[in-house]
Amino acid sequence: MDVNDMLSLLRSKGMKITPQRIEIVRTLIELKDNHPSLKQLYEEVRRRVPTISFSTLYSTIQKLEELGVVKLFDLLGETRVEVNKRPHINLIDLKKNKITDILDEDAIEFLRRKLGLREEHFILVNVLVYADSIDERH
Amino acid sequence: MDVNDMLSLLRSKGMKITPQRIEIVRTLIELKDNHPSLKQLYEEVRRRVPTISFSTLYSTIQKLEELGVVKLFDLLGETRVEVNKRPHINLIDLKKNKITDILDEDAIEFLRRKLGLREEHFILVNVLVYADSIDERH
DNA sequence: GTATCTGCAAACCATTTGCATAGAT
DNA sequence: ATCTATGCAAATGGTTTGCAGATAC
Repeated sequence: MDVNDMLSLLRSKGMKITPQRIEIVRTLIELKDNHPSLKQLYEEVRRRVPTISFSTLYSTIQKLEELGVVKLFDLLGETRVEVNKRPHINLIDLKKNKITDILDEDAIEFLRRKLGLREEHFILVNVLVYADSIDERH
Repeated sequence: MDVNDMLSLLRSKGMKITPQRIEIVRTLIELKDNHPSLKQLYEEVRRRVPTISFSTLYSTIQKLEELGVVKLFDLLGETRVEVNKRPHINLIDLKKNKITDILDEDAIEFLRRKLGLREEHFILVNVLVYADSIDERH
């Protein structure tokens, strides 16, 4: 899903497309970090629209969550924002405070079956690792 | 691990065993909810030691986390406390705000292998489910 | 006796809300 | 013209800290 796709989707859902929202969407899609905190996201968007308020970012993100465009979860007291891709695993290294996406479909399918999850369940698997280091294979 | 085991462990680590701490440990072990929030835990402990302060609970829980006796994670803005059992899966129903323990060893072992986690890594798998309902098999 | 613990109160800080003005359609 | 969005500022609420007196050992 690229920037224009997402803007079209939002427009079709009745959201108004403002300059602020355009930059929020662009930032979400272009940002290298796939799991920014609200604060990180805010700072990055402000680089593009210096006058935007946190309120505006906040209410937009809330809307995006309602529409299922992003998922929100908390890590160490901060809200993390993630553009909604297919189900995957976030490998969360709590020592380094670093998240790595794992796209392995077998693992997800295996878990689905084990956990009795149906197709319509949207899932996000956060694997919290309490250790000094995680294998760098990924 | 029962109450006395845990108290012995704490004593061996240099912690002083106070009446407050005894009841915190007992509550942690006896509570039906395996993943209470700090607030829930506080209210339950207060039922046993009405004069205990939140500060005392808080600092004790911090110590227990440092010693690896409990794990802490956040759900919907609240800190959840979990007595440290073997690696397992928390099936988190975000609609009902309910957590179910999944003890399936195959699933954990499968994930370990898939994710390249070594034996010494302590892991906790939180599966966030964004759906109206989860199969009641568990 | 001494190092640690307790409990009170205040500080902290990310999130959330209220509302008057501005803007998209 | 109307309905929604923006941005300021204040409120909220869970977490965290400072410290004086109390307690475990």
